[in-house]
Amino acid sequence: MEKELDDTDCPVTATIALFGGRWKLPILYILSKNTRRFGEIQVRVPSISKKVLTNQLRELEADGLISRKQYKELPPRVEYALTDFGKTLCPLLIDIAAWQRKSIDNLTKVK
Amino acid sequence: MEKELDDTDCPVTATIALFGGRWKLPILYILSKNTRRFGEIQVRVPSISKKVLTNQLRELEADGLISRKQYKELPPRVEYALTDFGKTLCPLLIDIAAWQRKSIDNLTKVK
DNA sequence: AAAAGCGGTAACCTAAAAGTGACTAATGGA
DNA sequence: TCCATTAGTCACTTTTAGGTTACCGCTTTT
Repeated sequence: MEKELDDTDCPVTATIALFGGRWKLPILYILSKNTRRFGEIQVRVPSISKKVLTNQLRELEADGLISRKQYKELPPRVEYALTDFGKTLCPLLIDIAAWQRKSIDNLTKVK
Repeated sequence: MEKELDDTDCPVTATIALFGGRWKLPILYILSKNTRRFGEIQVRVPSISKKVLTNQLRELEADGLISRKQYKELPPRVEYALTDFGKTLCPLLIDIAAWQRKSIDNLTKVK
C-alpha cells in the first residue's frame, strides 16, 4: 500500500494548524462580527486566561489572520481585527456555525 | 458591557471540540474517502503513534462521528467508517480543503 | 521452530500548554 | 492622596498531551 498523505500534503492539516487551537476559531468568529479590544474578546470567551488569549492572538497575528492596532494611550487600548486574508475565512466560519446549529441535537445527545 | 458568548453558546466552540484535535480533521478527511482499517489510517497519517491514533479514534467514536467494526479474526481486523452523522461533516471538509487550496500562497508566505 | 502479521494496552517519561498571582505604565476621578 | 483602569508580562506550578518501549493473542508463512 503506498502512502497517500503526509503532514505536509494533507489539505486539511495545514489549515487546522491555523485555527486548530481550542480558542482560535471562537476568536476569529468574534472578530468576524466586529473589531474588538483585548478585554472585549476576553469577556466573550470567558474561560480563557489573559496569558492564553495573548498567546492565541499573537499566533493568529503571526499567521496573518488578524491585525493588532495599539493606541498610544493610558490606560492602553489595543484593537484586533480580521485582516483581508482573515476575512476569507468568514464563509467557512458561517458554514461551521450553520453545521453546528443543524447538528445541535446530535451534539447534545453525545454530551 | 453584557456578555454575549460563553463556552456553551458560541456556535463554533462546540464544533471545534469535536474535530479540534491535531489529528481529528485529517482522520475524518481520510475516512470521508473510504472505510479504513486501523493500520491504513496510521499509514496515511505517518507521524501519528498508535497510542495517539487509538485515542483520537476512541474520541471520534464517542462523539458519534465514526463507527468501529471489529471482526473476530486473527490477526485482528477493525474497520473505521464515518457514521451518518459524521458524513454530514463532509461538505465542511471539502470547504476547508478548498479554502486551503485557494490560500496556499498566503499559507506558505507566512511560514 | 521461529517469526510476522494486526490492533491494540500498560507503564513510564518528557515536553508543551495552561493556570495563578503579582507587577507595570500614566492618567482621571473621588 | 489614593484608587481604578487596560493590556499585557514575568515567574512559578500544575495539568495535559504525546512519545517510547514492551507485550499480548492466534494463525499463517518461512
